[in-house]
Amino acid sequence: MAEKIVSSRDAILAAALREFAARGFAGARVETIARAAGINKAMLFYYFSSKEGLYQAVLQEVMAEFFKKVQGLITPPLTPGEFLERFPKLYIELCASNPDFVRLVGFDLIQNPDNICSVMAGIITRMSEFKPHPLFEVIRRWHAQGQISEADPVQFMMNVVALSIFSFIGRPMVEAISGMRVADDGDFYARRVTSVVNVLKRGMLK
Amino acid sequence: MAEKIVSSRDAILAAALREFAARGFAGARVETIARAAGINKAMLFYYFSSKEGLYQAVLQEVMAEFFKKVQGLITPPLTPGEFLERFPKLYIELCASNPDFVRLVGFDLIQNPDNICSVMAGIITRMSEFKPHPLFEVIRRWHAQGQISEADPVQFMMNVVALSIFSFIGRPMVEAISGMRVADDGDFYARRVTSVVNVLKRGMLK
Amino acid sequence: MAEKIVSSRDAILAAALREFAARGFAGARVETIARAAGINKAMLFYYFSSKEGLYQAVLQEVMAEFFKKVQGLITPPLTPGEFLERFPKLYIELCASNPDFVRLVGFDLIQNPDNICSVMAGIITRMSEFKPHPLFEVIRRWHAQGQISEADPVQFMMNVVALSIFSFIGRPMVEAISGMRVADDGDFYARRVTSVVNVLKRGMLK
Amino acid sequence: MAEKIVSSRDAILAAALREFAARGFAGARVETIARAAGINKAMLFYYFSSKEGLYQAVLQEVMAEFFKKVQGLITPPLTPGEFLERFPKLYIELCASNPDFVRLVGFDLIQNPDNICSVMAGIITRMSEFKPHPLFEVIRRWHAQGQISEADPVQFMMNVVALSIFSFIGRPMVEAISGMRVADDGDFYARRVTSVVNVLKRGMLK
DNA sequence: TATGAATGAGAGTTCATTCAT
DNA sequence: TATGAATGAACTCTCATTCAT
Repeated sequence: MAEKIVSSRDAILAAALREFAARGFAGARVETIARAAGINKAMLFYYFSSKEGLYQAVLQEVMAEFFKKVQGLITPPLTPGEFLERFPKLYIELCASNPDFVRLVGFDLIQNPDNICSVMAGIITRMSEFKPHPLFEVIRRWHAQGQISEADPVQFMMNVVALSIFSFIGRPMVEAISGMRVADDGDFYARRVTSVVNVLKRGMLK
Repeated sequence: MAEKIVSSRDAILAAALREFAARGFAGARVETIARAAGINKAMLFYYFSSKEGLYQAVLQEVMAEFFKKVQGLITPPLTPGEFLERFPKLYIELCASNPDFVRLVGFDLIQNPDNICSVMAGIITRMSEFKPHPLFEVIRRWHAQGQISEADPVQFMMNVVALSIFSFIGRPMVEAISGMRVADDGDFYARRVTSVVNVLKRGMLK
Repeated sequence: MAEKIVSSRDAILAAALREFAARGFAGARVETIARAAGINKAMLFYYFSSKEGLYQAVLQEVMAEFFKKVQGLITPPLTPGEFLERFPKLYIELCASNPDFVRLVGFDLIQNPDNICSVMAGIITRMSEFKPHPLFEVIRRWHAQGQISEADPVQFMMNVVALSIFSFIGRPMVEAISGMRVADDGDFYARRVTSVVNVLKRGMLK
Repeated sequence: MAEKIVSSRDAILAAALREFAARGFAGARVETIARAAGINKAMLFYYFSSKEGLYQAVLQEVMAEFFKKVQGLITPPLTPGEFLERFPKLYIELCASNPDFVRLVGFDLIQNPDNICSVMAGIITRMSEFKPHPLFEVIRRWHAQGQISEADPVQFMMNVVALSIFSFIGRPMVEAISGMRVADDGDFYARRVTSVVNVLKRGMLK
């Protein structure tokens, strides 16, 4: 029919992402996913064979899409200054527009880091353009050339990612401490980008 | 009895923290908690009346203890330089020695931020010495006096907390990207403290 | 098509026999049968309209073939000695080369004897040459003429069939009791025939 | 309460035997067993942890009881004549009064002989008085002393057991062939014992 | 304060069967 | 004659919670 744009399979994946992101793996209900996808519960098992299988499929899909978006960033030769400007911006905007992605990955990161690690590793291996080592090599070179102060690429990236991602998970915490509500609108994220870029550039560039 | 060092109640709380931290609220099993605490499942309901009640009790206890440890930091008059040195150190060390705490709070932050917010707010209100506003007032003053570059105390704290906490949740992610395993031993956390303090001081102090 | 040697229908029947014999009616899976037959599940219903229908078709086919093979035995005028020699031999050899048949019938015999009875009765009625009564009449005559000691033809046949068929179902039991494995090869069945024929002739002939 | 004679556990076992014997493992319904036992479905899993576990427990119990009853037979020093008289009688009477036992074991014998074998072997090992080898040793001695004609104790026992047990499983088959209904009452079994003992003694004693 | 037994509601999963093509 | 997708009913199993003692 004309109004059925997406396949059942895709509808299930979309509904599952929402449910898993909202309640975690254990808290998610297969029944709820099926209803939200507008299909019979059994179809879900027909396509994904188990709740766990569906979960992994969602994770896979969502991570692959994410990496596809991030990969362009690192390909061209960059100065560390450019990198520290573009990465947080992209990262924060990506997360801001995909809250379900952030939550899903957050859950998994806490609960079974090994799993998400291997999923990511798998995706990275499959993306020939995005080899992990190049990036870390580049960072090392930056340091060797005296462009950045941090010698260890792992610490370097941790600083970058931490500042970029924290707003999405830790915001409530800072809200509680400060006693003030912070709207998670575009405005907030714009200010967040500014602050992060500023700290990173002043803090890590030589 | 004399040979029973911890009360059943405390044993339950301890076991519950482990279980909730490991599997989240929905994934945790009351049965497992009871067995780990060495008591009968019914006792758990006798003391805490429901799984939810037990969960809140654990959260309460664990957060209160955490804040008690953090509060000392801010009481004395500090320079921003001192603050940016001491806070990440304490924070990272605290988290490193209480992984269950980090995971529990992480879960809750993702799943129902409102809940953990109100728990934290409650604790803070009860701790007369640790009023949130003082800290934020202090930060504002630091900026007014030209000591730090970040005008917004929320952004300021987000930067601090983000860099401090990320190692615990995001580490696997950076591992996957970099393709290198990072041991989470004392050594690693020492290096992490150094890097974070360095970035924060260079990035935010004027 | 030319390359398709067996019709779908026959492929289904063959696969179904294997599956029903291996797992019984309730344990058999329509899906498994279809896959084994190399056809789509829906085809199975197209041909046999239900799992039950397929089961009955298999039973029918398999029993009909069996009786066809047995019937020759009784047609010619026989002495009881000849009968007691030939019947067990044929029976045991038939069962040894059709293990699925034995299991299928065994299941049905235990679970709904009425069903298999009526199937057999139906087949027998349709085979004009193999009227049951003749055989029983013959046995009665043997007794009347003082050739066999057993007066009741039912008991007579029970003894014959029991000794012939038991090896196939009860063998594991005797193995367990005796603690020794008995290979179910041609050799074993040859020895079994000898023993059975011996017992029957000595035990029932006058 | 006074009217509750049996424990839930025993009630479940009894109901399960009936259901498994009637429909086989795959056809049996946990729900049905629970209802018949007058307990909640969940209790069944509380005691036996799975349908499979319950099945094995039933098998175990039923087989152990059976062997307990049979074991007395072989302990005293017997002549083969005595053995061939008493064993079929006991065996047939036992089976006649425990039809569920026969069906259950029959199913298992057909479906997974290995399982029932190991169950039986386990029971036999646990019954120090009933070592399998003694019986087979005795049979061998009988032959050595010229008392029986069958040299192979396995064949000997197969003949004995086959004739004893067949009435219970194969009766419908003979009924179908003969076209006559055979009542499975005490009378029938008495006649069956007579016939079997007669065949065995004439057929195997020297 | 403590326990083993019990329960109801629902969870994930399976399966024979049907529909649209 | 053939198929992939779809379905509803039922199935095994789980789990928070309560009861009797």
